[in-house]
Amino acid sequence: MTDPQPHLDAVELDAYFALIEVSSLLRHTVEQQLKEAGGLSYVQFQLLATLGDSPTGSHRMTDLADGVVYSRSGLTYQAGLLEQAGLVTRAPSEEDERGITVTITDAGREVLSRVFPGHIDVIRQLLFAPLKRDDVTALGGLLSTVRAHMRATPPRSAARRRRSASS
Amino acid sequence: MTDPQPHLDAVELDAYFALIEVSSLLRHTVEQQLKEAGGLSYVQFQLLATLGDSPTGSHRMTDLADGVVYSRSGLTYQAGLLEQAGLVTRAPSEEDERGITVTITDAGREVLSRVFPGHIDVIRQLLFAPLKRDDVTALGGLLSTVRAHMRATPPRSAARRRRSASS
DNA sequence: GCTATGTGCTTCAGATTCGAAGCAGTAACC
DNA sequence: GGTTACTGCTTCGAATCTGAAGCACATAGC
Repeated sequence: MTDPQPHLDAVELDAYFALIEVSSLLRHTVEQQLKEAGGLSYVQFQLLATLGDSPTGSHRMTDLADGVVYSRSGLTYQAGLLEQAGLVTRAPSEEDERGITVTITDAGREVLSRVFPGHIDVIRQLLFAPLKRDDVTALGGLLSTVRAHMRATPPRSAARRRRSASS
Repeated sequence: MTDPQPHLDAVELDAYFALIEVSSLLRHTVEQQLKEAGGLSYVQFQLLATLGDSPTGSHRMTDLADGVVYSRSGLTYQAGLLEQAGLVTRAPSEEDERGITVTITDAGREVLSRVFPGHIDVIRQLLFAPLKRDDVTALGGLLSTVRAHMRATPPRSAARRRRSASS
């Protein structure tokens, strides 16, 4: 019954725009650092980091794509590049012949560890420098709340490839 | 001298990852809505919105690029598309023959107003729904602080081709 | 004036992106 | 066993993005 305002008020707009600009600028800067330090794109770094973080050093393609908010075909492309560079290997999954298991190599870990310090540094300097300890905690809490909500909210056009017949 | 910790602690990592994921998911969803509602890409929308927000309905190309955190050449491309679609016009600046003044057209405003409600709706549902009023205020405050800091912080590899500093 | 340098924008080639379509393995059901 | 639907990934074409190079105007110094 309480249909919200048809527009965002000043406070909301401010928060929204700030979010967009902060993430854009952060990503932009990080991207540059990664390219300089290790010749990696942001996505490639995310992939390596995800794999390196895994106990087994492996993940299925689809899980990777979901974790990075990325298209399947785009992931195939990037994984191909990483494989060519020798930073990951791809092998058919043992449990499911359809699935591909991507695994980070030693060379991949090496690149990761070479790039990481600078990466951390950028985040610190750009994102956390102007915030007090409590601010960081608060920001993290708020964003985590939003993230949980987003994950639980199905995309408006759910069922892309689901039922094709009728209805 | 004061080289901070070589790594981010759990709280910081959490905040960082949450920020990235939230902005990615938000952008993804918004992008889809814009495409459905008005055939606009996110950048195109940002450009139109920026122009529509201006008192004169105009801006120079460079100002637009900066405001949207975008490459110059990419802006040229997008502006070309918008012009072809009749949503903006481009004309040489009167003060500086080098500059191009981009102006939103009535058709552009029309598209903007057609797309806006749905856009607002997505932001509300996805970003603000799980937050209380005070949370929104807090989030906006924190992000604004960070944004101001980022704007004031020159890119690490400052000045390839140096721009006129502020004023 | 005239030359050197700086700035605004575009062009270009190459890289990256996405969605749709396709291939192959899997699961459910009879 | 066979049929049908579903899922995981890749291929394909078209759209988009970027940095480097280039063109045109502007400004400073002489």
